[in-house]
Amino acid sequence: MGTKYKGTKKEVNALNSLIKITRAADSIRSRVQSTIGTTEITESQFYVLDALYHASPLTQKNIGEKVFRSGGNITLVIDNLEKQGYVLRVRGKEDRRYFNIHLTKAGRKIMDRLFPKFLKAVIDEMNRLSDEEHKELQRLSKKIGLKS
Amino acid sequence: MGTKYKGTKKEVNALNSLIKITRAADSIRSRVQSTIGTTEITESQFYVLDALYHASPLTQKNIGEKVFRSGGNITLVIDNLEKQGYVLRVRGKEDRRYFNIHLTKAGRKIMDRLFPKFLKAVIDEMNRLSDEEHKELQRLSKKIGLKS
DNA sequence: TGAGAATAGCTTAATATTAAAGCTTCAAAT
DNA sequence: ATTTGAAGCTTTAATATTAAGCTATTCTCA
Repeated sequence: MGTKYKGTKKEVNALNSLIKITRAADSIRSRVQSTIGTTEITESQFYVLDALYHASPLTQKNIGEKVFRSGGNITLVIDNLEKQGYVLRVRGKEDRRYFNIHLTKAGRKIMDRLFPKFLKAVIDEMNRLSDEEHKELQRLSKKIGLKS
Repeated sequence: MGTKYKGTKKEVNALNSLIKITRAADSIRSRVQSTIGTTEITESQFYVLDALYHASPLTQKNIGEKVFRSGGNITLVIDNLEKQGYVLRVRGKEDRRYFNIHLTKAGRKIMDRLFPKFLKAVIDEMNRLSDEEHKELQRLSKKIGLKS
């Protein structure tokens, strides 16, 4: 693993750090996903339901900000979740531009089943780090993640 | 930023580290992409060309392993790159199951133009870390990225 | 040598993803 | 009150992405 690019230390460090953090995030996500091991909902749908599971209702705009996806994408994912009966669109009373997206009973039920699996899988993946290492990883992630 | 989940320190640490590393990787990728600012090729296409730029030819399987994408996906991305004239499929002489994917002159030319932009953008993003911090970030990424 | 397993790549069906353009609703300003 | 602009959501067109099943080729080994 790591870039084959031959350059200065600064260049090689930048490329390697980016590659490694990207691959770490990708491989954990993929292993967590396969541990949950369900074909009932997709990964995108899970993360939207997860947002609603911890705070419902939310507007589609809210959800998009939480899961870092475009508005058009959220429209589609909510469409698919609504078809399956996991969420409900309720038009805002005060401001009719909004939809308030509510988790239905079925939505809560599937998350009651899937979230503990998800949490366990994440812990199993991240348990390799000590408290100190978690703190440092979060600090470094924040440092590079911030807008210039 | 960070999870709203109320749990043990272990649980909160695991979720927060995963969220933060994922968002850091996502936001850097997205800022780098917008800095390159081209509509000539997509991000996926760029990463495939990048692999070939530093080692050509490669088989589709090789490329898939480098960019962590499925075989079916590589087939499509190579199709689109081939249509644009940036790569060429050459059937293997010894083993006719393979395609050797070659970067064309046009492919090399566009990467000669885009790669320096990409490199500069990545350095600008990652420059915030000291050499020590790079080393630590890479160590931690590797630690959590490894298969159990 | 011939059958069966393994490997590389392709196809299909479904969802995801974005940017850009469009629609509706609300707010602000004159 | 009317216009103007902004905000939230939808639609469209294009590419991406995966899993699963498919074909062609090569390898294994009895």
